[in-house]
Amino acid sequence: MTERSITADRRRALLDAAVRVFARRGYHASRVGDIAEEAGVAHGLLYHYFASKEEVLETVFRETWTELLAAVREVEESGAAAQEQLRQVAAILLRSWRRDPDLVRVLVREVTRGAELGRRVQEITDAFAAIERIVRRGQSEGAFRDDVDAALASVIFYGAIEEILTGWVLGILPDGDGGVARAEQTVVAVVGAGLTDTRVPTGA
Amino acid sequence: MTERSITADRRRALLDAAVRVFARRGYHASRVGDIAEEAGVAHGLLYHYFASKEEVLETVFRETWTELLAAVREVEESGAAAQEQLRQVAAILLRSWRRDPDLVRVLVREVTRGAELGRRVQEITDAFAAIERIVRRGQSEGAFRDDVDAALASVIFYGAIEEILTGWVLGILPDGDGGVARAEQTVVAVVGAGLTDTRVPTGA
Amino acid sequence: MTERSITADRRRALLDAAVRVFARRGYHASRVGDIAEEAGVAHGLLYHYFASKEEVLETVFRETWTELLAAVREVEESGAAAQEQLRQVAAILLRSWRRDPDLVRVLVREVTRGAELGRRVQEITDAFAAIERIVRRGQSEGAFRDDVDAALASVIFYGAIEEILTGWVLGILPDGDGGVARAEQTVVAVVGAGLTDTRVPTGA
Amino acid sequence: MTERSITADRRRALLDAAVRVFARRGYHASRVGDIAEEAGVAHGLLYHYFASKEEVLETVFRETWTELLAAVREVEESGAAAQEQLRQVAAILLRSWRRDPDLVRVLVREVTRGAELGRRVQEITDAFAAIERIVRRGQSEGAFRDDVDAALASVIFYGAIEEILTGWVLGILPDGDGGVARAEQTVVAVVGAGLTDTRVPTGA
DNA sequence: AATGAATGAGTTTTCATTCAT
DNA sequence: TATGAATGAAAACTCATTCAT
Repeated sequence: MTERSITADRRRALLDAAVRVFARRGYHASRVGDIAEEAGVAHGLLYHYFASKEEVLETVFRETWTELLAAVREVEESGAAAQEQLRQVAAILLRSWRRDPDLVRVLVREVTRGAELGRRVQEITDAFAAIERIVRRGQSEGAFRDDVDAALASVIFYGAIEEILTGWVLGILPDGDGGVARAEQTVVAVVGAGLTDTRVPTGA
Repeated sequence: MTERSITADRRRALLDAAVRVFARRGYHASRVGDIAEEAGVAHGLLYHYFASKEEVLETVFRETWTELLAAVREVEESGAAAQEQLRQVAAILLRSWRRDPDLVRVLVREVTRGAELGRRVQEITDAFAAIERIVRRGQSEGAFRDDVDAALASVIFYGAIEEILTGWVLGILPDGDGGVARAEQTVVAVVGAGLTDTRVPTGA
Repeated sequence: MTERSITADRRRALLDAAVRVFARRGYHASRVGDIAEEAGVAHGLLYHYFASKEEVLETVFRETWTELLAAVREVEESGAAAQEQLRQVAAILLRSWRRDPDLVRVLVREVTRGAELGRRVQEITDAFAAIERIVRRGQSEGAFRDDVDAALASVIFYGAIEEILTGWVLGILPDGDGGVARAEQTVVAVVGAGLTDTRVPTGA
Repeated sequence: MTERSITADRRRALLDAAVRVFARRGYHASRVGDIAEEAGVAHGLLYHYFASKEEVLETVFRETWTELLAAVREVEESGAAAQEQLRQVAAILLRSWRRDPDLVRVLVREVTRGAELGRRVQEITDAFAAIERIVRRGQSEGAFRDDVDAALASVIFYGAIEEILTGWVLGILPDGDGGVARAEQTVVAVVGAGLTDTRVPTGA
């Protein structure tokens, strides 16, 4: 058990160190040696746990995304109103900034917008799909206007959130407690309201 | 003059080649030699026109954004309604996809690097500011609700557009003529409507 | 005793595994881990029995040559005619191919590494010396012409045999039962006859 | 022309340096940097002329064998008696030792690798074939006994020569002028005589 | 302007060997 | 004995950049 947890520790230490180093210098400028040094181990050890520097980044991405997706799915199955579900999804994504800024820094800078994308499309697509399903349900329940394409709407919603995260990463948007809360409200207010079917009261 | 235009041609050829090569392999994986080969010149020549490979990318960014910015400014000064101006800005940005997919590919994939360059590409920041001004004017004119932060709203608006472009780059969103037109309408419909002050009719 | 034989087994297993692995990938491309895996033990264990990877190869060489040399010496002391002794030496060396192709593969492919070390030269020199003594005896007994240098003759004889083995290793010479038998006959026929003093019948 | 010859010089300098370095430390122990240093150039330059360290060795092999092969072919077409042709082939191969000991050192020590390269260095195989043809012609003309396999005979002949070269490389065979001359005579005396059809006079 | 030979800093990765358990 | 996590030396190779021509 001790051995196993030491192993787990090392791997975890390497992953955490990688996030910090990637956040600080960017993936490409980060050397494997930097990660190892940050983790306090010899660089060779990294290759015990990961096949390459690339795989380290991929692992960070996959593990994080898996978690986020699980949370989003939970929201999806919560039975709440579509509008409320979108709010919760926004909260999950936006609050991750305060929880682990370095991780968001890496995600935003290297993964989502990163050049080596391509393969990771699947995970992103999954997130879009979940949001899309929420939108679609909102439409079928009459809460959302059905004259907008749900797929496009989910892309817009997600893009808005990602750009806010990017704003925080770049330091061009206030990210204090109030800033995060306001961002959350604003995304829902703007995109949510934009999706809301307002023709009903007028048509009545 | 002939010489000057030959010079201009070479520079332009290198820049165009760089866009194609960056689009194909990404900035980091692209070698200076690849760009030169694509342009049909010796790689040493690249250093007559640019100080470094990095400067080539920076130039692509700057030139593109300068152009986009000019177009956005024109819209801003057109005197049209804020809502209509946003529609036009969305049109400018989204239609660039059909005009030059490789360029958009590079812009979208390497934004992070553009971010690294930070304000070196002042033009990007300027474009943001222009959008924000439009939103702000819309608010002061009573067309847009003023309970949302204009800076946040512009980030949301821009993020929505960028994510749609990303969707096209990744091939997960339809990008035919119809696709582009619908994307344009949808962004304005959702974000525009979301920004619209709907309390007026109710309040009346 | 049980422990001792288990030890012997492990050591032997490692040695045998090394021969297979070296034969497959060559000494340099073979990793210590490959050998251990082939032997079914942890790679650390190899260092209980051998000081280094190099020593493993050396041991394979030494053990094999010790055995071959003993066989050659036995022939040497058999009292048979020189010509017949050469035939038997050829048989010993050539038949080793069918007995253990992997071993011959390693011996043939890595001999030159012996040169790098210089130490292994001794064993080869010993083999040459034995053959040389047989030739010399043949000469003094009048069976072999004495106008050829015995040392050179032994090198020629051995070189012929080694090249045949090489031919089999490379797959450019037939190595079925018949092939081996024919090779044996041919070496003796050619080199043996070449050494034979044919002046006697003419001189008579 | 100047440029071309400078280029040629650099390439040649690298190749010559490689032979010296490989001869001194062996292929594997030689670092690319050693070769470059020996040639007096930066190591990066080696990669302008060769794709890899391996290709350098391959080139040494190929160029040498191309030359040797040409010489052997000339002998083959000389019209001389088969026996005499073998003598000349032996002379060509054995005299290369005095001409360029380092080159022979490399050729002999790294044969294995040459073998690994297998048919990539087609020239080696071709040289073998040439010897075989000489033997076969000797047989059809009645000069050589036809009860030995020509392919085997050529292997034996070549093996004898290679082992003599090895003897010189290892320093266990005298390699003065006299040594080389005697080696030449002895190979022909032994293998040549061994191939000679001596049954004719008896059969008469 | 144009070329491409030449440079050399820089980095990932491999893998033999060690050693705590 | 036996394991395999941990170490770190070592080296090939890349490629942006320079510069003589």
